[in-house]
Formats: sequence, structure tokens, C-alpha cells
Amino acid sequence: MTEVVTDGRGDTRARVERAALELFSRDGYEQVTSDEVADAAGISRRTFFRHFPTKADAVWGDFHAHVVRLDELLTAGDGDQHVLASICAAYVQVNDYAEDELPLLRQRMRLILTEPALLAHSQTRYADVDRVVAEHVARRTGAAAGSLVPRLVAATTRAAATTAFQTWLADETVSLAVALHEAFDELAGGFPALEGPPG
Amino acid sequence: MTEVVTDGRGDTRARVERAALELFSRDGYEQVTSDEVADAAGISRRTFFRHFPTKADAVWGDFHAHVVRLDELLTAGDGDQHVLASICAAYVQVNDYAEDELPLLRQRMRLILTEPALLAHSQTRYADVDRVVAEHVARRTGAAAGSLVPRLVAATTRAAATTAFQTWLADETVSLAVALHEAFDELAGGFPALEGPPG
DNA sequence: TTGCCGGTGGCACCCGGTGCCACTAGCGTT
DNA sequence: AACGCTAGTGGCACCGGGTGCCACCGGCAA
Repeated sequence: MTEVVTDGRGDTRARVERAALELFSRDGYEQVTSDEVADAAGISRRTFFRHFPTKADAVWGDFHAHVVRLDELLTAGDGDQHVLASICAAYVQVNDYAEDELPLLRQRMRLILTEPALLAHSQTRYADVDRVVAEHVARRTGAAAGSLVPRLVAATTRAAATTAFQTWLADETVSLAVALHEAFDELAGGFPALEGPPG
Repeated sequence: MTEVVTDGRGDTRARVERAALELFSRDGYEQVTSDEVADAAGISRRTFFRHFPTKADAVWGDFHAHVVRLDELLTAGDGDQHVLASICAAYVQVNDYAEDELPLLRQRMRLILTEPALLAHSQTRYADVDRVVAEHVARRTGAAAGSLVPRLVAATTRAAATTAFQTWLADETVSLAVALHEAFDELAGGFPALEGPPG
């Protein structure tokens, strides 16, 4: 059933991912079993877990490629730029999606930031991002990658990026790039918005 | 077996927690089954899951009380203080442990920050912290708690606190309070350490 | 045809977590 | 003493995520 005969061109992987995104968005992550996702994609449960190590990973697309690209952007970046600016620029470029990819991205990010289990899982994926950013800061400052400042910059910039994604999700009008810049500007400036907006 | 007759004074809950901490530290979180923890504490697996909703929760002690205390400290805090300073002070006070509690705290935090599954789970617990801090910032600034700045401040200060815990774990000589202040100072000052320590 | 190999499916199993029921220990009531 | 209530417990069966193992099928080279 579900016409497995179709396609052949598109990887099964992409098909599974779409099915997962659709079902999770419709019924909630916890309510959908891996069996159901596999069925919807026309494969067996066992095969599902060959393509994705975890039910949660079906949502993430090729995230590893993003991390690699972020790393490349950071190492190749302008050395005269402020460190935070270079990180912001890299985040913006990695998240520079074409217009027609945005709906998928929204669906993806809404799940990740909304579903508790996926939010928890995200920590696992973001650990790679933090490592890459911390190493960049370490190169730029001469500090050890495991010391306070590189770790701190990596952790806080990722927090800023995540927050930017949240506001982007909540407000359709702002672009992702703008949201990222707003967040990074606050961060780099020591949170000027906290200096009493009334007087 | 295992002399269940003993105690009666100490909650079983505390006994289970100690057993969990010990076994997880010794053999690794994933290697220890909930059955083994229950056995070591002299209770059944079923009862274990009545005391802790999750295997991971056995590590967290009475974390909810900490969140409540953080909330109280924030709402009762000095209104003239800089917002970031008030958050820093609250974090420091909540984490003001007696000398003899530090080994337990180290064990706890090392597990949480080291074991991938526990790190992922921590996101779930820290969500409460973020909410409390965001509401504090919202009160102080007049912004909506769901808007950019409160969210951003909550997320980045928590990232700073977590980073402080990491450096505290790695270096026995620095106190937790000092580590927290260092991290918050960098954050509040827009990362002065990034302004080229060489020249 | 033979042999190899990557992708697949089925099966049994482990483990975390839950619903249900039965049991016990207390404790106040009559 | 018998009753009933309640809190804490243990056992059991079940679900769902994840894995190891084996068997199968397809393509492809020798």
C-alpha cells in the first residue's frame, strides 16, 4: 500500500523525512510512532532506523553539512572583522535559504523548538556547532578552545541564534537575517535595550 | 535482600538518588539500567518510576525548589541594580552551596554536562529557568516576556551560567561564584576579552 | 553461472516508561 | 476487635524506541 512503486529518483531518505515532518506537525511528535512514519514512507521500521539513528533525527535534514559549512565560513572569514561579527555573518550565511525553502524550514524549526523531546535532542546536534564556534574563537584569540571565553562565546551566540529563530517563527514579517542581526547586536553591545527604554 | 529493613528516617527518594549518582558516575549513565538503580536502592523498578518520572530525573535532586528560589530572588531583588547584575546575583545565591555539599554537586553536574543523554534532558529542566528569568526581564523592561530581549537575556545568561559550571568543573581552584561572575562580566561588557589581547 | 555486496525486511530482544491490580501498613472510627 | 480509608509498594503486561542477527533480493563483475 501507499504505492511504493513510485519514485526511485528521490532518495528514500528525503521521502522519509518529508513523511516524518508532515506527520509530526499534524499529530505531534510523541503521538506518531516510528512504525507510522516508516509506513507512510513505504519502508519498514527496521529500514527507517538505518537511515536515521533516532526518530528525532528524521527532522534534521542534512544538518552535518550545515555544521561543515559553518566551519568553512568561519575559517575562511575576514580576519579584521570583530569576532562576534564574523560569527553572526557565518550564521546568517548558513541560514540563507531560498524563498521556497522557507516553509520547510519553518516546519522543521517549529517542531524542534516546540516539541520538548526534539528540543532536548537538539542539544545533541548543537554540540557540534558549539565546538566549531569555540575553535574559531580560540584561533582568533589564542585562548584554549576549552577555556572560558571560547566556550562562552560559542554558547551565548548559539543561544542568540536560537532566540532569533524563535522570534522569526513567531513573526512572519521579520526575515531570519534581520532577526539574527538584532540578537547579535544586543549581545555584542552588552544589551543596550536593558538601559531603561523609558528614561 | 539488600537489607531494606534499614533506614526509615532518610527518604527513599534521597537513597535512590545517591545510588543513581554513584552508579552513573562509576559505570556511565547509559550502561546502568533503571532496574540496577532500583535494586541498589532496595526498591522495585516500578517504585523507582513513582519517585522519578524519568531515569534522568534521578540526578537532579530538588531542582524545582531551586527554580522557585531563583524566582523569589529575582522578584525580591534590588530594582536599582542592572538587570544582568540582578540575574548574576540570583544565580550566585542559588548556587551558594556549603563546602561539604560541593562533592555531590560536582558529581551531579559532571554527569549532567558530560553524559549526552543527560545534557539533552537538561534542556527540559532549564526551560523553567529560562521562563522565570525572561519574566523577570519582562517586568524590568516592560517588554513582553515572549519578545526578543527577555528571551535573549534568559537564554544567554543561562548559557553563561552553564559555561561557568563547565570551567568550575574543569578547574578545582576557582569557586563557582567567581566563575559565574567572570562569565557574566564578559557577557555584560560585550566580551571585552575579544578586543585583541595581543595588540 | 558464480560470487560478492548494498539495501532491505523480519524477528527477537533489551530497556525506559505506564496502566492496572493486588497487597500491606498505618491510623482513625465505631 | 473489626471496619474502612489511604499512601506506598510490588508485580505484571503492555507500548514504543532502538539494536543485533539473519535471510533475502537486486545489481554487477569475473
